[in-house]
Amino acid sequence: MEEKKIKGNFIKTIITEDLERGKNDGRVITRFPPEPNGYLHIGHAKSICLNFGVADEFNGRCNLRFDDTNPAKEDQKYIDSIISDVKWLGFDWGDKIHYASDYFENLYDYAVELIEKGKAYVCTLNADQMREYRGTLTEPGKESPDRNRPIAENLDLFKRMKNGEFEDGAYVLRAKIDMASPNINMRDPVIYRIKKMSHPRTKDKWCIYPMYDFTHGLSDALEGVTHSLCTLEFQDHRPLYDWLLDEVSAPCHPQQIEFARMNLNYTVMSKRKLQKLVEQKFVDGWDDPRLPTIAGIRRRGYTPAAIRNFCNAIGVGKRENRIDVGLLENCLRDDLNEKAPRVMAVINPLKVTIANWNQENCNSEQKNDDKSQQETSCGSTLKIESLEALNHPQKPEMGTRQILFSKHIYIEKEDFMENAPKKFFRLAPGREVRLRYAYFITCKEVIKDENGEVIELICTYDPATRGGDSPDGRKVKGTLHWVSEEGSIPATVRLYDRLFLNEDPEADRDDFTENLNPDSLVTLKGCRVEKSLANAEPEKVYQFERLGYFCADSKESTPEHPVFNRTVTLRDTWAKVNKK
RNA sequence: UGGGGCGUCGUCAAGCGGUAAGACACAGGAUUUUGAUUCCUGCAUUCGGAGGUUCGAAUCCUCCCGCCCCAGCCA
Repeated sequence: MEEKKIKGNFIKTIITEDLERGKNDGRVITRFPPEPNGYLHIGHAKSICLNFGVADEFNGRCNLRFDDTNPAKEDQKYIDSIISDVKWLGFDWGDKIHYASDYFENLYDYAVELIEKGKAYVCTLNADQMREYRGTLTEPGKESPDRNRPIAENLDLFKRMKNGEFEDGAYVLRAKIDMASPNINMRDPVIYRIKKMSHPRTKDKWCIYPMYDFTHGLSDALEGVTHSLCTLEFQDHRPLYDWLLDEVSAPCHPQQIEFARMNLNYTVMSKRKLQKLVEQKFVDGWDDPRLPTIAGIRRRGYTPAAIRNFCNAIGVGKRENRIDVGLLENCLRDDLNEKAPRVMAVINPLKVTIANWNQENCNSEQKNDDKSQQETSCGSTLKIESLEALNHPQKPEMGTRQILFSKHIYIEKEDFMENAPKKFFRLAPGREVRLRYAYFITCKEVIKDENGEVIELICTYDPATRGGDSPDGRKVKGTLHWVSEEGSIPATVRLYDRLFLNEDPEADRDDFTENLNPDSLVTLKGCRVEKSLANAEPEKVYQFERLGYFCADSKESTPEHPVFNRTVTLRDTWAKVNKK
């Protein structure tokens, strides 16, 4: 992969030390273990990049494993979308996708083993009673009346739970640890519950399902995982993770290491909040380009490489953090600046008529220019000239393309100002600017409508500046992008901005949706884009020169009605200076 | 007020007893047919606070302060 080496972090330090001590015979196996109950977001990308990245760097392996132990919440559609997202990010998990449900049989056997050792028992306490017996943060819990049920009875009951003899909630299997533990996770945690429910993969085979704590560590062990990386909130579960692995005849004892999850400013990351935005239609589905979901940022035009570089740039630690989206955008621009072909588009068109562009020019210019001779149409009406433009000024190998110039063109409304300050390097009455790859033009006349709004500019061009260079060495401060009537097609452009007004969407309000940015999506209908963009491939990002990076929308763009999403703007120091 | 974590530049983050990396942001300047890119330059005498150990501490010890997580038959 093209990105730089992953920089040092505490996890790599641990692994390096393990390797030096000869632990795990030099193997490094990690896993990415999503529960298929939602869509992946950029926070997951951090975990994915970490797990796959570390495995890759130490010549190990990373398993993609679905933690599918709760059929009440899980669904095949999530499995499918997660697979597609991880693949899109560019990671490879070999030939096998793992599922915790593949281990249900082994897990059941481990549970029986625990019961036989007197380390687990079937409990009849219901949920409310269980809560009561658990105690509080400061007081120890009470032992369940079933805690000392004879082993044989536990074995029998557990088997009957499995056989479907009892209703949901009638019994649970609990590990027998310590009801007085200061760590609540060790107060005889439930490890199996009855759920008479069909599972996306095992269908109706099981009516008891193992809990996360019981499943996770043992699945890790079954896969030979050496380093089990998870987020901070599982730190309190580690003693249970270790206890289980020690009490049961597991093939190995993986090491759980916790790291801080990523938070991004101006957005939300929790499943619950994302779901609210989607369900209450604040956004248009899980792949809305404003969302931090993988599907969303992909549709927005983000590239896998940009996300990988970003995940590498933010590092891995154990502190709470809120990363500046600016860093993400910067990683994106870095990647896009390299790869995106340049093109011209005018999103707020202002008509410009070139007064001295006429039939006569046609004859005089044709003599000494092959291209214009071939492609110029000197029909009965007006001349259309074809000019050469670079697809990437810094990368000649990306080639050139022809763009059409004619009497009627469009420039950006923003690029004209009637009473312009000296620092405004663009068009104003009497001022001369360069039209990129075309000619120098001078503004001669401003036409307004009845409301006083500028609707058209009459300019003259200098034929000697063809291509944008002036033979007399005359300088011009501004270069504008443009598009001609004949060389462009209409398009819709959607301008996306941050979803929230506050860095922390939670701030100041009871309901985070009150902090939503009302201008997070601005749809522009009357835009004009270079003709070549009619068949732009969805998700392929172009730089619209001087505006930003854009890609055709994968869902709504058609050759008849192109729709472009703004991926990210260009850095704009003028806008910044102008604001001051 | 039980337990588990965390506190180094505006935001991330290296550092692991030898005298504060890097990235983004920010501020200047150069080049530029994108006010883009690129390129220079600057940006923590100080590591949550106070003591202590040491020739020497962000790194070791003590106390204090602040923030996060845990009482699902969720993961």
